[in-house]
Amino acid sequence: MKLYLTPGYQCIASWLSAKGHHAFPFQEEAWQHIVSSKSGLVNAPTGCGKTFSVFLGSVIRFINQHPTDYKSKSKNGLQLLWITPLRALAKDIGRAMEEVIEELGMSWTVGIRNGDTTQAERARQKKQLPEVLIITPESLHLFLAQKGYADAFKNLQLIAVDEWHELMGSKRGVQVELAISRIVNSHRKSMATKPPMIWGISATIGNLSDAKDVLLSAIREEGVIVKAQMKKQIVVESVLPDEIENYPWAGHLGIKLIHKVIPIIEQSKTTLIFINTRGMSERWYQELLNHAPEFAGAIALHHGSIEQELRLWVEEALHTAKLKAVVCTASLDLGVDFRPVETVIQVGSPKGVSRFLQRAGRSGHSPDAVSKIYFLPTHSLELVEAAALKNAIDEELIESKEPMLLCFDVLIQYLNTLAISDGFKPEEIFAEVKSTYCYRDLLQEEWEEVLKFLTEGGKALQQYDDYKKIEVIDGLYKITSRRIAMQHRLNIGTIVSDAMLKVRMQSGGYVGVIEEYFISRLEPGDCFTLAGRNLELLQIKDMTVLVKKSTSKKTIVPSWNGGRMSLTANLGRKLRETFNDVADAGKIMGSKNQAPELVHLSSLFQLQQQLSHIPKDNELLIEHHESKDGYHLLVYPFEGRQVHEAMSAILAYRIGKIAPLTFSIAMNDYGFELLCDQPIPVDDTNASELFTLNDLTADIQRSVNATEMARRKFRDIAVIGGLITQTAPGEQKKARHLQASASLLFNVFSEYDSKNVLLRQAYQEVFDQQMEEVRLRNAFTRIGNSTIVITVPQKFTPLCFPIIADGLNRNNLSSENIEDRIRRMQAQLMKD
DNA sequence: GACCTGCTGCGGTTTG
Repeated sequence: MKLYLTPGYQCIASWLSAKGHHAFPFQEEAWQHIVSSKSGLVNAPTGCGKTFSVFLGSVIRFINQHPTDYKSKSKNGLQLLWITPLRALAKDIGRAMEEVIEELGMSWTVGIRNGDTTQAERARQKKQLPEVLIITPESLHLFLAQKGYADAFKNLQLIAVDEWHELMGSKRGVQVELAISRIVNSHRKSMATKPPMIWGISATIGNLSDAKDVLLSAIREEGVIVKAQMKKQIVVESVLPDEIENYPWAGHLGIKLIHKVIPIIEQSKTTLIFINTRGMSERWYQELLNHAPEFAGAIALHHGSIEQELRLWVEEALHTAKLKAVVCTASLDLGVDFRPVETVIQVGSPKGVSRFLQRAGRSGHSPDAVSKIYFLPTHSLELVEAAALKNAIDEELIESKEPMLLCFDVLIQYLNTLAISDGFKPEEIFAEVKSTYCYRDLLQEEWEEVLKFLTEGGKALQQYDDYKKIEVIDGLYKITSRRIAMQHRLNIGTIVSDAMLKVRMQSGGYVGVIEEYFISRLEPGDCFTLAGRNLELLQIKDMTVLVKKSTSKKTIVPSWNGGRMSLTANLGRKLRETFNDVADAGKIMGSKNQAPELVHLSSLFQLQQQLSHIPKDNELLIEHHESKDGYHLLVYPFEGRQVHEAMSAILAYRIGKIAPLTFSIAMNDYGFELLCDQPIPVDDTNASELFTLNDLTADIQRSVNATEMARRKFRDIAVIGGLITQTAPGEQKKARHLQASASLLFNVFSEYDSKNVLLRQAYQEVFDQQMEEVRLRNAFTRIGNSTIVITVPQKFTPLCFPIIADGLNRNNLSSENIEDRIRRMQAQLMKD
């Protein structure tokens, strides 16, 4: 085949589609920008060939510039640096690139540099870098920790950042910002040629133009956004329980609808079943096999605690349709472009619009195909969320990603990184660091404090030699100790996780990992489930759990200590609006264009309306309940559990000023509960006062234990900043040990250096991330403009049910007891 | 620092 590269690019496009690659609708626009050396951001739904578009742009540019010798094996040096957040993606991308290169008859080679790269390959790369290098943010920083790193970038044309929407908003994104600032400026200083362009590749997010600005900040260029103006067609179908009356009002597993999932799996070639937690995914896998034994060997399990090798096999087998279905957690959210499936099922709330869309996008994977996703509610009310999601998708109400600001821990790690390779000159690096979006507001005195910390251990730690890492030699900041250098390299990165023990079969082969605290509760002989296998604990040795296969029917499903996804602001808002549609319960029965989910729930809404009230989006509903457990106050802001956590504490504090009461608090994504042994004095006369914006800041400080929260946040900060080392050669520190030393440091800083930047950062992270202070404040403002409706229902209402049920968990009842009790409560309600 | 449903992501070089 003959390829005409300039001026018409159509030939490549048609060649691509002949090869089965989808042409990105606006790829020519992207190519033209790249050819003319502009930087920017490419955005389109998944499966539109964004990756190819950027890659080909750089290829075309190269060929245009070297029309006579792009086929010769001259040593071109590194041309394209491809940053991707996932190791697993590197191989697929690399293979596709090689295919294109071969077709074009080019001499380029493609290399991968990450934790999986072998020593031999590293050595080869050291001698000669490939033209294209695919790398993770962490490995890129390790690259900057190598002597003479700047040399490698001297011919670099383009830095591409794949999945930028995933990286931005995390500290990994900050690492990318810093690395770009370094590469671009080292280039600028030493070379006469133009510094490399920067191109981001992003799925749709609410603040796309911010995403571009964050990425391009260090090169001080406006840049362009190349956006495919196309709407991906998405069909959402809820899996409806036959009789809503008999479907649980509370719960998280949703296994009761398993009989409706089996035909969906049977009817499609490949299916992904997204489950919210690792523990529940293990149970779903088991139950699927119990209900449909013929699935044995045709379905598999995939989550973050399962051994890598096993996971890779599962991904491959799904890709080649050897497997019919995979039960997974967020572990299969990414890695989209090259491994589509036919059907996607989401079990339980996806907590946000974009996560739901992303998962839907794994099916029907081409620009014009329809993506279909089934939504399976784990309790009745979750069907409202399904209706809300549909509306949100129609309106393209996609969440924004907020870029992180002034992460001093990442900055300290980065400066140590530079200090172990070539060393750095503060004046030069300060300007560079300030050119990034993250550190643009960095103050001179903060910078100096950081430098002081690096060289002297700062105010609080100056007695300890361990914290004097950097020496100043002729104005050059450098780490000369090989021990410190090695330790630092081992700890580069911003992902801090709990100590996990590896689980290994007695007969050989690893199964996965399990948390220290979980396994410490088990005795040898106990049985648990991991990766879908029943295992008997034999012994624990050297951070490894030795197990053998068990035939025991009674096993414990581990619970891992994961993050707590909160409902996003967008989905919360949509949820409140959806209640508008049903606020007049009579409307539901009559209306034909009502969402099927809402029609299905009509009996539940009628009950809610009859017993209490259905809140509209300009109302806040408060319910008083009385039970043998005491007096319950239920509030429904629909703001997600994190906001509710702070809001409930503030409310408890404010009520406490009226009467000295103590509460026990429970919450979910829809609302929260204050439980008390005495009547709770909240009524029409004081309700709006209790939700006032006045004195909010002070009341937050008085009610929320920010110090305790900051202490926990500080652990990660201390690890990232290198104050505590997680991994020393041949040793993994125990989680408890880590927590203890972090806590100690927190105390030292609080006492001797209370204005310390890392300490301040810990509090800032609590306010920004944990309490979501901006959102909390917005919620108080919204409530201030709403009508507060207070009801005193005679019985528990459908809305209060899941929250009170979660509250029961608090009180040390065994899970069996709770299930029985909920069933009894619900049966009682339905009877009369 | 715990368990109350609770995700994902990464990771050694230099010099002898």
